[in-house]
Amino acid sequence: MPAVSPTASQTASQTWTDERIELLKRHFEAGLSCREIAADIGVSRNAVIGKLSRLNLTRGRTADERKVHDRGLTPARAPRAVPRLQYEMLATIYGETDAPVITGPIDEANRCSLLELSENRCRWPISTPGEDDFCFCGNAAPDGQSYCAGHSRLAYRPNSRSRTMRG
DNA sequence: CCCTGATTCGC
DNA sequence: GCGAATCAGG
Repeated sequence: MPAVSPTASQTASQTWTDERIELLKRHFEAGLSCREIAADIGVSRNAVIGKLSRLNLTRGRTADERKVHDRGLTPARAPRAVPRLQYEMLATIYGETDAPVITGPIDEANRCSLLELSENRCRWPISTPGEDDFCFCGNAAPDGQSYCAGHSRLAYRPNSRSRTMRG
């Protein structure tokens, strides 16, 4: 059909669209960390924080009294590999060399209510408990896992710090 | 040591 | 305006 996007002002190149921002605010208000939000949406952590600051949604410490005025630091800075995104994590754990891209960000089309949850459904909470929009991820979760591949990485510590595994 | 939050600068 | 880089704190 030739009839496509009547309001096609911008293509899919738009990073922060209304849906994206809504998700951002939703997760932010839900109490999720910037890293969680970033991985869920599919952007970097800084991008989320930057957008939040732009929207003035920074919680807690806002433009209080920062002393980071001087930015003339030393050039001896090793190029640390920025935070690993969901895609990288999944690719790493699954070792998928043929398919570097899993399925993009976490699917929200499978979200379901608590009653719809099954043994093999992701139980990642969406929105805030009590809200009429409250639901769960509902994606396919591996055996014994309470979350899908993407959320599982978020639910559990991204790093094996094994703090409790001592002794 | 690592991670998270917020600010500032460059594009 | 968005994103990376940087700094500060826990």
